[in-house]
Amino acid sequence: MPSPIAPMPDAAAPAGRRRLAPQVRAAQILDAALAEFSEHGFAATTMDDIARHCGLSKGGLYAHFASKDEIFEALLHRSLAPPEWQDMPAPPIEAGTAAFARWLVDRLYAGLLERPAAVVTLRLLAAERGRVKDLVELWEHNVVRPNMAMLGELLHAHVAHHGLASSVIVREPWLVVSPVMHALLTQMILGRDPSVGLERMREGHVELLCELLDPRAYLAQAK
Amino acid sequence: MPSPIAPMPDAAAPAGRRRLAPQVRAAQILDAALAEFSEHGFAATTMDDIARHCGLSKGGLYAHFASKDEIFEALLHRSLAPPEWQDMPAPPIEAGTAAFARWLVDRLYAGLLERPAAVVTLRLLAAERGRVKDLVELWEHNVVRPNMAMLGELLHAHVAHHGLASSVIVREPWLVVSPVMHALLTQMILGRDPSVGLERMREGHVELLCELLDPRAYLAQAK
Amino acid sequence: MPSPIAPMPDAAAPAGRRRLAPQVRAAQILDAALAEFSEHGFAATTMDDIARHCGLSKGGLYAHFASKDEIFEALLHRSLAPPEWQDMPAPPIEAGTAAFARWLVDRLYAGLLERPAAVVTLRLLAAERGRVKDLVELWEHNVVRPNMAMLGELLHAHVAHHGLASSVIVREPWLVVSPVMHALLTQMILGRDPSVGLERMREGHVELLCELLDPRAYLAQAK
Amino acid sequence: MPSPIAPMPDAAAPAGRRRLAPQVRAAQILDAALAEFSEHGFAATTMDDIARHCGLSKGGLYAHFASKDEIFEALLHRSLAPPEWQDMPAPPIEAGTAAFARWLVDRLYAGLLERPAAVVTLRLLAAERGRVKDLVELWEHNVVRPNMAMLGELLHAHVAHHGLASSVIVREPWLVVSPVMHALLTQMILGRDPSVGLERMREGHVELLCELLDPRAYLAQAK
DNA sequence: TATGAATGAGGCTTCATTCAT
DNA sequence: AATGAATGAAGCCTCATTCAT
Repeated sequence: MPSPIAPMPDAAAPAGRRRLAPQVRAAQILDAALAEFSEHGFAATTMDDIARHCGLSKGGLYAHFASKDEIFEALLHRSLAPPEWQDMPAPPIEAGTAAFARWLVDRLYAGLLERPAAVVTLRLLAAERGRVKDLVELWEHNVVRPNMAMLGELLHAHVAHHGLASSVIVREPWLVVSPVMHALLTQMILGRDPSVGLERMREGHVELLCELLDPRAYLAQAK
Repeated sequence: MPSPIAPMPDAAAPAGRRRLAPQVRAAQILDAALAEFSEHGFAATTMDDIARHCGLSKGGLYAHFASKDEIFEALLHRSLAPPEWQDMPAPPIEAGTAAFARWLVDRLYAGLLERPAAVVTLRLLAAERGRVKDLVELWEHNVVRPNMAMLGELLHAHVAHHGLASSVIVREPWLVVSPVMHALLTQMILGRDPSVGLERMREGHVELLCELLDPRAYLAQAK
Repeated sequence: MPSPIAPMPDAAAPAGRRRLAPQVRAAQILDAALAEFSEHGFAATTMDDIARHCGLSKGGLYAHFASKDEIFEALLHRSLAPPEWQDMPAPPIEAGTAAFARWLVDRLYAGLLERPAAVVTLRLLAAERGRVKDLVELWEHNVVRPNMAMLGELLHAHVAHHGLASSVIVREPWLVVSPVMHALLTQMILGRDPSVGLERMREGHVELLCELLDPRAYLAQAK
Repeated sequence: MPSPIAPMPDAAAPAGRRRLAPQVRAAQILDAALAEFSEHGFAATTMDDIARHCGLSKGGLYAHFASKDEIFEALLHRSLAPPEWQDMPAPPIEAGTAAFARWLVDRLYAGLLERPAAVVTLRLLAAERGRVKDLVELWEHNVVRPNMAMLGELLHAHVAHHGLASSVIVREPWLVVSPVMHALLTQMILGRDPSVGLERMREGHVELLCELLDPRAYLAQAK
């Protein structure tokens, strides 16, 4: 009988061997599935691939998931969980436009481009859209739209607080995200960073926001 | 009992029947393959699906393509052929910034969002990237980059011709394309137009370019 | 309606059912393959034939062999293993020529003609030579030639021990084997014993050797 | 309308091109079929292989043979036609045993080993025995046995004419053929001459016959 | 829980044969 | 006579899933 104190899941076990705690095993399986699905796609990934990837036998998977489809759905449920937009640094509302723009871009990069699972999951969603239409709609409605609305509010607050002219990006905050989406799409298709270079894209992105949020400052400096 | 009148050979047979010219048949097969691949993905599409879709027997496909992979490659070769950036209306260099911006956005939408094959092909590229890495690299190098360079020149010409302040988008013309990429990615994943609506995205995109290319005019109007 | 008495687990199941030890199953498969290949040839034998022959499903074969070709090679490896020339009765070096000749012929018949697998394997080798050239060369070098050399030594020992005139068959021991090869070839092509009859061929073979090894005795007796 | 004088079939046409005389084409097809069948076996040879080998298209074959099986049967009918044992040099009945033995061996080699089609046909017979049992039986009865009987008569005549002791090979003339069968079998399986070398086998064969037909002379010489 | 032999459905590909040209 | 696109029936092999161990 195990101690009432949960035994530490021992996340750093040398290699997943026999009889791990079910949650640990399940997580390992999902990790393996994400890697394999994103490498070969859902249909071209075999249960053996996944099993081998996490040091299990084919049959062993069925002790944790009832089918390949179930693995896929569990995987997306985990990957599409709303990001922790909360535990990010507070928006520097007092700071200048440049700092605000950089903060915004940093948030977007941290949440979308610097998490490898993000590109991989997006590729999966694109490839297997037919298989998970409902889940995607749910995600769009519960995660994507609220985040976009929140972004709009942030922009509005900044503009109002600093008495700036209201740019189109305040009404259409998705425009703020577009450059990151562009980078994501490129990575999805090229499988590598865009030729321009992520760092340069990031700087361009910041500059873009500055020009849009405070064109007067930009014109003054450009003189 | 057949009519004594010999039945007319039925010159207008309902569908392409036996013994079409090879190029015609091959094109039909690629059309069918594009439709099926984009609906189910490469691995989940069967040769039977493709054959049925173009009114051929499964084995008949092999008179034109040696394998499913070969169909896939031929399909991408055809889909990734450089677009006819040439036969588009000439850029209205004399016109104002608004007309120029609209012209740009129209071009991008016509070339990328309003051709159904474009979204479908991009989704295929993302899903089956591993299968066609080389082809994708070639396309990026021979088609994507030159187009981006050309876009940069157009922007530079406009700014120079009208004596405008040089925005970041002149140096980083990919920023001009980002909103379209954003829409593309959304379509790839949602399988439908973004919630915002394509028309509104288009207008926002035009406004964005106007603000960036001629901030003075924007500020004057916003006053 | 099942008997209330639990049906005995039927320890003597009619045929090897589920989950045999891999080596046992593999041997069964090779047995089945030998029978089927020799009946129809390699190309005309289907995996279903083999599977049915050993009470397995088609797919089950692939748990033990990766392909039809691999079954074929494993089969030949097993069939071409060097025979146990060792555990045969010792050569009667003291006995007379007649006994020696009969002993030789018995050995050859036992090793080549009275093992059904031998004819079958030879026919396979002839039919599918292109598929297994290397294996055949190895076999010729490692099995056939050493045996022929050993045969030469036996003949030499007999002749020397009994002070007989040295026949050409001492220098060319393959001549001793020729009648058996003749019978083998006939069986390979006719699929049955030669018209002359194996028993008569055997006796003729013994007589031939006697005439050659001890012509003096033969002449004396023939007088 | 062709001249009543048969146009010379032009056996040395550069390459079988369109519209040859049917018999010429048919012969070409059989030649091609023999080569391909013997290289890959019946089942593994495709109609395309045969067609390509004789410069025809797949469909073209069907203008001359109704099916693959029909080609196979026509091929064997041609290959198993009785050899021209007649037009060989007359047996040197007056000559000595050595000359007679050499003559015999020469006949056997000329008829069986030095005709490449012979080995090839035998291999086909062994491989596809099930397909042509009846034909093989007919051949054995009408060609093989009569030849063996004739061989027996030749041996008897020689022995009687020279007053030699009657060896077992007079009663069992198939023993005379065995060394050649041995060589044939080796070639069928190795696809090349035996390691011993055909020339040496031939000389051994001659010596063997001399020892058997005239042991007295052999003993005298060996003294 | 875990293993891996076994199943059975289904996919890709081949190929003898047909037939419009 | 000849061509080659087309058909349709197999055949090899894969793989999700089951189950005895």
